Formats: sequence, C-alpha cells, structure tokens
Amino acid sequence: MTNPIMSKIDHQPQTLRDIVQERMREAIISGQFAPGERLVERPLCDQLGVSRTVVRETIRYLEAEGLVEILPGKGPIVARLTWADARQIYDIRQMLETAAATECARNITPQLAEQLKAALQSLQEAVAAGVPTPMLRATTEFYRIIFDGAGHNVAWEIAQRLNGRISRLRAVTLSTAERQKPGPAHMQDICEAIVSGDAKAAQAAIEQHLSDAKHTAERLLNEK
Amino acid sequence: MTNPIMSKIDHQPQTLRDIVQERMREAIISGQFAPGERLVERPLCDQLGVSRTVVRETIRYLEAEGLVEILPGKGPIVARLTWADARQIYDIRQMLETAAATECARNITPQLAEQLKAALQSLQEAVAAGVPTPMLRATTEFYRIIFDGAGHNVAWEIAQRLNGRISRLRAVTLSTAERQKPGPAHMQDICEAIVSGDAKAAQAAIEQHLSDAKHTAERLLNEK
DNA sequence: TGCCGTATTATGGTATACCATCATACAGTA
DNA sequence: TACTGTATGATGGTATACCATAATACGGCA
Repeated sequence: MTNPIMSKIDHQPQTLRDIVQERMREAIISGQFAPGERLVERPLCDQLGVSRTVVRETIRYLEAEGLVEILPGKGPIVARLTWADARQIYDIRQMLETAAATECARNITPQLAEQLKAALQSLQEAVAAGVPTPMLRATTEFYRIIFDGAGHNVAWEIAQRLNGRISRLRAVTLSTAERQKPGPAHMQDICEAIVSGDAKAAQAAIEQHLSDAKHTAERLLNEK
Repeated sequence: MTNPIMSKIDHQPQTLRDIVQERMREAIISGQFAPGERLVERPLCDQLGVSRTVVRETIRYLEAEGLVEILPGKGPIVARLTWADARQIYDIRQMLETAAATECARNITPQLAEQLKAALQSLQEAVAAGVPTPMLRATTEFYRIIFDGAGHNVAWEIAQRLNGRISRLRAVTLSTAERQKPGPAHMQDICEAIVSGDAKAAQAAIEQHLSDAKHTAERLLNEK
C-alpha cells in the first residue's frame, strides 16, 4: 500500500475563494491599490468575474490579516500604515528573526547550510539583475529557510503577515542605495554566521540589517 | 462648536457580523466547542438566528485568526493545537511580553504605576474568589496595561491572538496548583519590577512566569 | 445473507436578490 | 439666487436560492 500509484490523491478543490484571496493579497502587497483606497465590492467582482460572496469573504480574511481596514458604515479600504505601527513591526520582526537565526544556527546541518547558501546565491543574482519582485521573492525564500531550519513555523506566519503590512516600505528599502551597507551584504553576514553556527554573530547581523531597514523606512514614511 | 451637544455622534452601526464574530470567538475560546469539532454552518445559523452569509464571513475571519481551520473539501473545524505550536506560542509570548515590560518599565509614570497596581489587586481578588473567567479577564487587563504603557499595540494584538489559540491551556495553567510559585505571585513580581523601573527584574519575572506556564502546558498536552 | 448500485441527504461553494443608508443631484419655491 | 425637500444612485449588509459533491441509507440481486 506504499505504492505511489495507489497513494491518496491530494485532491485540493482550489476554491474561488483561495484564488481570489491570493490575487487580492498580491494586488495589495504589490501596491496595485494605494493605501486608504476604497475597495468597492461590485467593481472588484466584475473585474475578477466572481460574485460578491467570494469577494466579501476574501475581504474578511484580509481584514483579519491587517491588509484591509473596515471603516464602519463606509466599507473596506486598503490598510494604511503609520510610522508608529511600522516601527513596532520592525521591532517585532527583529525579535522573531533573531530568535529564528539563533535556533537555526544551533540546528545547523550540512544540507541546511547548502540550502541557505543557494538561497543567498539566488538573492544576489536577483539583486544584480535589479528587478524588485524577484528580489523580494528571494529574500522571502532566504528567511523561510531560516525559520524552517529553526522549526519556527508559527513565528514565520506572523513574520509573513507583518511583512505584508509593510510591503510598500520593503519594496523601497530593499532597493534603496542610501544604506551604508546594502541589504544583500547583511544577508551574507547572516548566512555566514548561521552556517558557522555562530548564533551571536547571526544575532548581531540581523540587528544591524533591521535597524538599517527601519531607519530607511522612517525617512520614507516621514517625508510623505 | 466645541459644545458637546453638537459634537459628532459616533454612530457605530454594530453589524450582525461583529456580534456573531464576538460570540463565536468567545464560544471557541471558552471551550464551548471542542478542538477538531466540525462547525456546521446551517445549525450555527439556526442557533444564532442569522443567515449563512454572516456565519461564513465570521468563519473566514476566525480562520485568519487561527481559531478555525478549514479542511479542504470538508469544511470548517475548531482549530486543533499541537504541542509543537503551543511551545512556539509560549516562546513568542515571552519575547513580546518581555519587550513590553521592559519598555513599560522605562516609561513608568505614577499614573501607570497606579493602574498596574489596581489591576494586580483585581487579579488577586479574582484568584481569591477562584472563578476562572474573571481570573482570565483580570490577567488580560493586567497585560493590556503593560503593553499599552509600552506603546506596543501591534504586539498586543499579536499576543491576544496567540492567547486565543492557547486558551484552553491557559484556563488550566492559570488555575492549576502544581506550579512551584502560583501565577499571581509572578504577576506581583512583574508589577513590582515595572513600577520600580527595573527592566531587568521585570524580564526575569516574565521569563520565570512563562517558562512555568509552558511546562505546565506541556504536561497537559502530552498526557492527553 | 452479503454485496453492490442507486436514491437521498447533508453540507459547503457560489450566485443572486433585496433592503437600508448615505451621498448626490435636481427641481421647485420663496 | 439661495435654500430645501425629494428623487435617484451607489454601496454595504443580510438573506436566500441553487448547485456540486461526498457521505449515508436503502433496496435489489446473486
């Protein structure tokens, strides 16, 4: 019965909800809707070719994720982001990522090290190419490996959600040139520290990286 | 125009969704539905006297909160909790609470100190009375003041959500007698440390408290 | 009597219908 | 012309209808 032919078919009905959820989340994160912009249901339905039921359920989900706000008596808008919130998000990310990197460094194995180095490599290539979307994707993958290696799946989900909320900031901070040391260089430090099992150094590298990103973000949010 | 009579009426339409959301969240957290139990929509509608639309939108929201899981092709069930997840949740709470207490100790003011002491007082009274629900409520209020004093509203939301997911464990760990030092005693340590502005001591007290709770929880989850 | 196929039911997924409310535009009146 | 009241439209809130699928029960056939 371990025959792969006869193993259970993983029949995932992929509902419209799932698709719409993915699409709308992506649209918000990638900045196709401006923060504060109203999400009027019926036009969205027309655009996506689905019923209001589906769109509304999606909106509820994204509301809980913090990507959408509901103005009582008005309706849904794309969530806005204040510097007060963004600042906290960076601080929380720092805690989560530091803990994950520490644990990951403790659990390091040759395979894990290989995965990390490969992810770093892809990241550097994406940066060299200079296209924002692959850069973000590669960065995400790099961190995913770290959290995965730490066994911190709950923290990973939280971190991902927080990242969604600061996505606009990230898009800019990742590619901005005004940082003393560019993001990828920090990533390399982080990678090396983890691979060599040096939790202390990993912690320092992440702190450096995030405080850097935080300050860039601060300038951005305050100048607007 | 600053006349209070003529000031804007804050008209919050309190939708059915809001009510149902509150009710169902409360029902799950308070354990009226067992983990893994199916949440069949139509019976819920009958019970609550609302349409499926409302119940389904609520389920989406609670799904994103992690209180409800959707079995693909089956339907919604009350989220289950593994020890692997619970353990991580306690670790994350420790980070968030430590950070909040540290910051709160740094920002301590006489009013804040008063609030904290009052909350501790209520908590001790609730514990003396021995009724679980007020105990949980008072504990929540105590922490709310700490997070509020730290200005960590984002972290507070995350902590609250995590607490929802481990609510069953909390109900027991709060009242269990097998801990070396009972919960309220830890709370007193935390309160004193914060009031005296001693961030270091606050951190130690929280660590103590949570590692204690975590171990009680571990025994619980593993014996089942 | 036991097994297989079909009818029935339970249930979630999706679409639509209807209503209330709020904003806007328009028209009538002073 | 300015103001007010009403009609109209836009939009979210809620209920209901309908469909597909999976589980269950039942009945016939060997």
